[in-house]
This record gives sequence, C-alpha cells and structure tokens, in this order.
Amino acid sequence: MNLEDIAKKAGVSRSTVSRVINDEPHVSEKTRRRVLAIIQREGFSPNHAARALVTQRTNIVSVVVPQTMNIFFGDNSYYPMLLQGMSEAISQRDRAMLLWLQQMNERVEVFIERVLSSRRMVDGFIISSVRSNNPIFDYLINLKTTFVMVERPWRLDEKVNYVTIDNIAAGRMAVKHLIGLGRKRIATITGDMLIADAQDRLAGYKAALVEAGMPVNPDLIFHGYFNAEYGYHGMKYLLQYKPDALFAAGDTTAVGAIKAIREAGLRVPDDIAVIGHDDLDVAAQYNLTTIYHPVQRKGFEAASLLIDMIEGKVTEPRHIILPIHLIVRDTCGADPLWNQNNREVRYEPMPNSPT
Amino acid sequence: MNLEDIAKKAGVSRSTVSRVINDEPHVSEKTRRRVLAIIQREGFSPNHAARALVTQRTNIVSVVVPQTMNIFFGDNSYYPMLLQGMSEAISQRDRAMLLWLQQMNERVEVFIERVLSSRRMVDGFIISSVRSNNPIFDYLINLKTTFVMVERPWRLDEKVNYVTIDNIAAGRMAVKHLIGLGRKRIATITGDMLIADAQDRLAGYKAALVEAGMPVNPDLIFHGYFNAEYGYHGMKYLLQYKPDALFAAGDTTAVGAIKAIREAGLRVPDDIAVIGHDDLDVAAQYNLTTIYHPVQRKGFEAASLLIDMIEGKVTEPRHIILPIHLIVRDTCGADPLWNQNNREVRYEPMPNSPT
DNA sequence: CAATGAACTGGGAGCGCTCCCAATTCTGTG
DNA sequence: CACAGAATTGGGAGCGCTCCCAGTTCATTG
Repeated sequence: MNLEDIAKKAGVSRSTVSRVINDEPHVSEKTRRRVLAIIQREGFSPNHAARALVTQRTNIVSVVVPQTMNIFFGDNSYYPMLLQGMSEAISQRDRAMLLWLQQMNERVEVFIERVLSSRRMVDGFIISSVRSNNPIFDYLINLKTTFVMVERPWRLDEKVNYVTIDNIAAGRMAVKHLIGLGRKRIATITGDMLIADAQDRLAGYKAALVEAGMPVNPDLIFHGYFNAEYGYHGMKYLLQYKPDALFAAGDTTAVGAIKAIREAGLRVPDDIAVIGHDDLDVAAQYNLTTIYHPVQRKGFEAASLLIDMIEGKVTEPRHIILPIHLIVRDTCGADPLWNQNNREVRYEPMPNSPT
Repeated sequence: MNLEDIAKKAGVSRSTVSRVINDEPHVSEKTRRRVLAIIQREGFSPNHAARALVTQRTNIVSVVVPQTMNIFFGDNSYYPMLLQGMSEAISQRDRAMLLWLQQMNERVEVFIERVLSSRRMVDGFIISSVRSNNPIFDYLINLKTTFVMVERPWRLDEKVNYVTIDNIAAGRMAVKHLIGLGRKRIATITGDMLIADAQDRLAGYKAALVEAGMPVNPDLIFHGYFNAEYGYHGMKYLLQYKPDALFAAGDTTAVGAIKAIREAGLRVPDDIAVIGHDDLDVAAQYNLTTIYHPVQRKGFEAASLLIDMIEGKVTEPRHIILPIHLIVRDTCGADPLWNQNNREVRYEPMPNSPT
C-alpha cells in the first residue's frame, strides 16, 4: 500500500495525496476530505524510509547512555527520570527515540562503533554520562553530527551544546549549609571522578570550605562512585577521621553512608549530619536532606534543544544551566521549617562556574 | 557521500561496493580490501533509508511501555532491568531499539496512535505491561504486525507470542511457604488488577489456601497497585483484620507494607511475616523474602523471540514461561539456611497455568 | 593457444516518497 | 462571453540503496 494506491482509490494523483498527508496547502477542501477518508479507511501510513530518503530527515533522535542502566547498586531512578524527560520533549515534537545502552562487559570502542553506525538513521544525538576517557565526543565532532550533551562535556569546547546544572554551586550550597549548622569536620564521598559532575561537586565542596576559612582536609575526601556500596565503604573508611558531617555526591551514596554510620553506633544527624545530592526517589523515602537536581527537566531541555538545532531554530551553541536548590529534611539537623523560611534562597551561580 | 562516490574512488562499481559492505561473496580478496580501506578512510556509512526502502527491513525494533517509567512511587527498577535485557538481545542481533513511553496525562488512544504511526519504521514490536482496557492489542493484530508481549496477554489468544513467568505458581509458592511456616491469617495486597500478572498472582494466592484447606477470606485481600504507597495504605487497612502474614504482589508494595506494620508497633516477621515479589534491587536492600522474577532475562527472551520471528526462524506462536523461585531472607521468619537446603525446590508449574 | 566454465564485475530497474514545474481548472471581471 | 490570474492538480526526476541479469575477466585444460 503506497501513495499511488491511495491516489488511485481517491481518483487523484500521488502528489495530491502527498500534500494531504503533509498538511500542505493547495488542496481543495473537498479533495482533502475525500483523500483523508480513504487513508483512514485503508489504515494507510506512509513509508518512512522513502520519505527519509528524499527529505534527508528521519525524525528519529538517538539517546546514548554509555552505562548499563542498572549499573548502580540499588534504587537509582536517575536514568528513568532522564529518559522520561527526554521522551516527553521528543513526543511533543512528534519524533521517535532510539535508545542505545552500553552492555555489560562491552568495550567502549565497540559501543561507540554501534552507536555511530546508526548515525544515518537519526537526525541527532543526546549523550549522557560521558566519562572523560570516552572518545565518543571527538568522533561526533569529527563527523559533524548534531548532538547535545547532558552534563557538561569534559573538554570545555565552547562549540558544544549541553544541558546541566551548576554542580560547583550545588556542592558549595550543601557544604555552606552544613557549615552554617556549625559542623566543623565535613567529609565528602565523591561520585565517579571521571564524570564532570563529580569533579564539579567536589570543587564546590572545597570552595565552600575555603570561603569559610576552613581547611580542606584530604583525609575527609573519599573518591567513590554514585552508588550505595561505595557510600557504605567510603563512610566506613572516613569514620576513622571522626567527621561530624558528610556531603555525599549522590543520594544512593548518602543512603549507603548512613547505613555505615548507624552500624558504627552513631546517629544521623546528631553525630554526623548527611546531605545527599539529586533528590532521587530514594531521598524522599529516607528523609534525606539533599540538593534538588531537576533530572527530568534536564532530559526535557536536552531533547528540546537538540530538536531546535535540527530544525535550525538554534544555530549558536547553547549552554543551559538549570537551577538547583537545597531541600532540607531530617538528615542534616536543621530546623524542619528551614524550607519554608528559605524559599527565596535558591540557586546562586558560582562566579567561575561553567556557562 | 554514497556508494557511487566510494565506487569511483575505488575504481569499481556501485554493485561491488554494495557487495563488500554486505559481506557478500563474489568479490575478489584484492578488491574487497581496497574498497574496505576507502570506506574506512572516508568514514562512509551506508544510507539507512535507502537500504530500508529496497529491503523492506529497517533493523529497528520498537519497545512499547504504556506507563511512565517512573510512574511508581519509589525505587522501582523493573523497567530499567527489562530494558537492559531487551537491549542486550537487540544489540547482540545487531539491531536498534526504538523506545515509546506513555506520557503523563497522555490518553491511551493518543499514545497508541503515536506508536502505531511508527510501524513503518520498525520490523516489530515488544509490548509490556498492557492493561486489559488497552486496545493496542487488537490494533496490532488487525494490522498484522509482528509483535511479542511481555507478560501474558489479556485475551488468551493462542496465536499471540509472549514471554512471562508463571505468576499463578509464584503466588502459590509464596503462600505455600507462609503456610508451611505455620501462618494462619495470610493477607495479600495485589498489584494493578488490570494487569494479568496481578490477576494471576492473586489466583495463586487463593489456590495455595484452597489446597491447604484454609479459607479464602475477602477481608484479607486488598486490591492495590505495584507501588510502596499502596503497600503502605493497603497494610494500614488490612491491620484491622489481624493478619499474621502478607504476600505483597510486588517488592515495593512489601516495603510500603512493612513501614505500616512497624508504625503500628508490630514486628516483621515475628508478628507479621512478609513475602514480596520480583526480587528488585529494593528487595535485597530491605532483606525481603521474595519470589525471584527474572526480569532482565524476560526482556532478553522477548527481544530474541521477536527477532527470530522477524528473521523467519520462528513461525509457530511461542509462549515462553520462565522459571521462578523463592528467595528466603529476613522478612518471612524462616530459617536463613532455607535457601541452601532448598536449592532443588524451584519452579513447579501450576497444572492450569497459562502455557 | 584456443576453448570452456567459473569467478568476478557492472549497470539498469525499482523501492515509495518529495520536490518542482508544467498543465489544468476555477473564479471574477471588463 | 472571453480572458487574466489565482487556485488546484498531475507527473517526471531523483534520493541511495539492493537485486538481478548480462557482460567481462581469469584460470584451467585439451
């Protein structure tokens, strides 16, 4: 079943049917209705490949996740939320989403090969969670593909489009809050240091300490990953240095850390205050004080930006930094009324934050 | 850049380049190497649309999730695991995955329209979590599309291909275990009763009671959804009927229920034993006794089956039922050595289970 | 060294659309 | 009622592949 068949049945030409399908002008109302009725009756749907061949547009967008989605131990809702946000924008703009997940034990090069070989079937890429040792970035630039990064790119290339939050400000905000609550020995468990977000959050942690005239003690910094396991082991390690507070670079990390704290017979927040990051589902569940990270919106904005670029609505490189804020719950020891009283204290960009 | 360009550079014809790209015979080793080198050098990748147009194959598979991925309150790793499994099979078979997520507040009809309008760009569909009031099923059959369902279809149509577990056996296994531990008033909180899995697990619950000569008390059955919120409220409601055990149709449901039990000043498992279902990440975290549900493998098998059908390797309808088993942890009150001693007690199909 | 068959190579046709331009029909006006 | 100009309609060309068949080259043998 093709345009010609429909045309024959409607007693018009291929071209007219094409105009009707694409909602173009220059078709009389009468003809349009007749053709539409036949398309409906026959359940006709135009051949995507043929259309893509001539328009050089596929209306498909690739989403690349160079991690297995469940790589993180425990309840990590980050990727589902990100995907949901992207999916929302993509469906609003009437497109489809191709999803590429790195496989367990799949070498990065193999994964990239897989992803890039699909470049002729999509109009652009959204790339998330790129670790610094991942060469996909250079390939995409060399091939002159249209793409948007979620999280800031490793190499700060002004020409690259990305959507992120100000992770430096986030780390700073968390630690400033702990300092304000009188904590003196503030530790941190970082995320994967090959991911820019983790680097920036650590930078924010240090910045807050320096600003408050407090020492940056390497003993209190544990390089981990965004998961509960590393939170648990990281905290076990850190306990020897007697911290009275912890900034965990992820909520699941915080959950793991709290488990270690309790196992050591200490209380949260009395003995050790804890602040997480991201406000994943798990944060509300554990009543975790955390930095709100608009993950879903980040996905939405990234997809919207990519489609704007594809449609030529955006040509200049864009760097979108979404606002964050602190959510005070039970684990930092602050007055629970804090949230209400600090509605206006939200996002303050760092002077030297990426833009 | 197209085949013709490569051909010119290599001093051969379009056809020869095509043969090389598709790894076909009838090309001399010398020519093959030369062409390959040029393809490599130029970074050429064949036009997907043109190829799809002539072969009538896109090598893309649609995955349809008629739920928002994060619709469930809390930490539900079901969909990420399912996707990971599908993705594994799809990438092994050298294909791409188109993901369709229903949007918040998107009407089912609109979603279906969106999904079906993509049917000309994919070779087949994998459909998951279809609720009984979802008409997508009929549309797919009428359009004679190739598709596989994850979870058994609502209308038991022998011709439909699906991959699932034996949910009746699962419910029965859980409840039998509780009965064996001497529990007398076993309650259940069901999943979404518009989903076949939830229906079947309830049927299994009832079957186990009947087999043991115990009454099926409607007061002890709470119709919920697969999430912690309904687990919590469901349990609060059930407490008035003094149950001494609970079979929750999902792990998150169990987690919510446990919260309600503890808030009522009761202990798990001493006062109320709890068994969940699925063995999601959250189950291990909470040391939940549960029924192991091979979610990732289910995704893998579904995708493999679909691709087999597309390739014509499978023509007869297949109904794949994956094995389940009980995982004893802390919430049912059984001897923790149970797992070791019962290695062989695994999956026992119900005589009247769907096949 | 010519004949023969196998191995390799080339190019036309066609997949089902969109785009463009030419042809046709319709409308309103002198 | 003829005619200009606008609105509508039709059909050829071409997007970049694969498939098929015909033509060419090559090695082998009598």
